[in-house]
Amino acid sequence: MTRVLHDGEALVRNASVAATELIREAILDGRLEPGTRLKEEELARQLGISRTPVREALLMLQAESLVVATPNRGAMVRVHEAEDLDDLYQLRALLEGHATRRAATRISEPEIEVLRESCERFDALSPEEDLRELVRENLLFHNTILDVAGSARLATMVRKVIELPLVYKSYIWYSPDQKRISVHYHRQIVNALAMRDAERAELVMKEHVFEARDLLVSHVRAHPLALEGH
Amino acid sequence: MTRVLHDGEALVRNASVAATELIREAILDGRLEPGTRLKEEELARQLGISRTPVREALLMLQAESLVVATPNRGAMVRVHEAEDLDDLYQLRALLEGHATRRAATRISEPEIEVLRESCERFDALSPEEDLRELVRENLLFHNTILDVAGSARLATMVRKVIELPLVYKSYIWYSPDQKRISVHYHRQIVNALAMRDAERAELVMKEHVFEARDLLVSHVRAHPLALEGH
DNA sequence: GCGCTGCGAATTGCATACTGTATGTTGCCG
DNA sequence: CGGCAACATACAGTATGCAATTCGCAGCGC
Repeated sequence: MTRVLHDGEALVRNASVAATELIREAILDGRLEPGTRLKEEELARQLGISRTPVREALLMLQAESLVVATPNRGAMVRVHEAEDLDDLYQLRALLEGHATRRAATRISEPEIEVLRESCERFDALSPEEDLRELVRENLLFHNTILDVAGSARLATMVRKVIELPLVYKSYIWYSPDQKRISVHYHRQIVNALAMRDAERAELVMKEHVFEARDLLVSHVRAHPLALEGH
Repeated sequence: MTRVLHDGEALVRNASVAATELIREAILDGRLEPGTRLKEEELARQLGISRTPVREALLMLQAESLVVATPNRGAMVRVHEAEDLDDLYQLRALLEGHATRRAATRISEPEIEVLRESCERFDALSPEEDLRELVRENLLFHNTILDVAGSARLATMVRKVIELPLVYKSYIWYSPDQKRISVHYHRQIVNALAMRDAERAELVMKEHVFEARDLLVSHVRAHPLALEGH
């Protein structure tokens, strides 16, 4: 039994939310692969807490649909089929496109500047060395737009929808070529926002999302079970 | 302390999900008004179970954003501001419009028939006597379209977004005049779907949702705190 | 009279013990 | 040798007790 969760004094505040965060992280960066069974007692031991907060954490993650559970048989890390992902990205395109459209009519000059700077940093990062940073910077870009869109509900929904596919190895997206393309789209989006061209901002964002989907879906179709844990 | 939940042998299966359903229902039909504090022990007593499954139920409802909780201070039924609701309905219009568009390209003849029948039943109901039935029939109509749209994720999202405002008294929507208008929109939507006119189906659905929003928001603005429990 | 402090009740957070259910295994009978 | 049934085990579901936190209130000093 390999120990995927390091326990300890990370559990300062609230045991259940801390557990939620730790497990979520472990899932998102692949230490807990799709299909892994999540046994309450084992997790509790590893985190140095009792089963109660672990159960609560698993419930939250279930609500986020990062894990699935069947009655009396426990939880496991959710496995996503290609169709699932396709579905998911269509939703994301719809929602994030809409958010971008809203952002275009609300964005301020300083916010535009923030986005431009994000583009520069993104551009400067190297896919080989700074993969994690690349993912982070990308999230920052998208989150900024969500904030500008000014709808809390929309933002949380999109964030949930963005989060899920991060289960999959991020190097899929960021081959040097892909990175260049992403940078390009980010810049085009910022330009459209700067011109307050809502229509076009939405359009480019949607295409950006669709291309991410294409990459991911084709990768999953090519390596269907490379994600299962054996 | 009035007893808003009737306990009993309804709790056959799984205490936590049963509790979730009972509490959700109580919130949705107003037995638990927005702002009510939800004390674990009290709910547990009323449902004849222990605090543990109640806690889990409250967590689920929190994920559905029917209740909000602050650490160490417990949960309460969520209060929605007018802006909140506005926001919510914009999302619903976007999502349900999209679902309707998808439905237009996928719907089969029997499904069209189901929708037409729903319209007839809806038309036949009286707002004064069969308010509950009216709400039910309306949900059936919308849910059918969601099913036809063929995206599980989209469907569950929309259902969550539809559910929330049901907290508010349904008679708002179904004055005799409003009912007539709703019937009209339902019929127009079915017609558009029958003609596989995706554009128009989406359009009408959106307008239908927007009008529901207008009614609700103006009502809430007019009676802002009529919902608080004092 | 006003505010600050400390105590106590109420209630949530967490741990642990017990109960119920599902599944895999063994041994018996056909 | 195969199938079925009783048992054993592992784990999820539930109850309960104790610890920790919050908040109201009283009493005290200023």
